[in-house]
Amino acid sequence: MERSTRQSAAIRAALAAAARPLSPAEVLDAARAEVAALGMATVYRTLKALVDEGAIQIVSLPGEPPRYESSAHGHHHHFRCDACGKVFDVPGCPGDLGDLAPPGFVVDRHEITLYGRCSGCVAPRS
Amino acid sequence: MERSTRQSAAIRAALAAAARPLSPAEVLDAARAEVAALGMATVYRTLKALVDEGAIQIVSLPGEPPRYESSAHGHHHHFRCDACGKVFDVPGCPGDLGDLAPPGFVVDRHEITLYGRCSGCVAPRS
DNA sequence: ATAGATGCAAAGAGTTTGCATAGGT
DNA sequence: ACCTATGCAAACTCTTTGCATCTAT
Repeated sequence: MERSTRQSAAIRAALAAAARPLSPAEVLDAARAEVAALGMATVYRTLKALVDEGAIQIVSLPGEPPRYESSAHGHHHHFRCDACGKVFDVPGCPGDLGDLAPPGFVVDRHEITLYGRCSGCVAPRS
Repeated sequence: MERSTRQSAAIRAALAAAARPLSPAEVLDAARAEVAALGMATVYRTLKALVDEGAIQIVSLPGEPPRYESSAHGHHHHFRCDACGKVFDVPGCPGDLGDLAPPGFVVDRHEITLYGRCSGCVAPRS
């Protein structure tokens, strides 16, 4: 059975509140605001449980630690700034991409990551 | 200076020959066909050097080890089979996705990963 | 009261680094 | 001959697991 503990509530809250995917370390930091004695192991265990039940998703980018985000944020994609390294949520979606796949392949879902420079880094940091 | 050694040649060859991204362990295996005494450290060092010089790219998918592939394969995307876990190259590309990003963001490049079932796993493995 | 969740610390897996040696130039 | 890349093994980092304790039910 699932038990509702302050720890897992804090972790869920941290992810739900974030507007961008969080790394395990960031989740730990954020959740410690509510539960000071929170341990890393609990973060990992809870994240794994949340992934299994589909409440959150893993976002993984080359050369970076995995990040987690709430599935409740809906279908969206990500943008990584090559200058500052931050990862942002991108609202749009080009739609069904099933026809890209080779014949015989069935596409259930897709992930798009854009790379470039975010508004902050594009601007002539005046 | 760059020195041409059998080891790095074997690693480059393994990546160039592969029709799909390889994990470090797979690269090691493949390259050992040519250089039996090849060490893991050399694989990592060479992969890093190749990434730095832009010859290969990292492909990273959630919950899986990083994979590397030759940049020479041209622009394409990836398909991961949820059934067998293999990652395939996908030739097509929907084109420029710059308009997906929020205003002020500059998109240089994009990555698309499709998820579903590959032809082998879709077919009633008759 | 019971059983699952937690926290600490140790164990694992994957990756990186130090240093003596082999091998390319 | 010189000097870089290699190979081995130790060091690191990130993640998972064991176990006694705590706590929600």
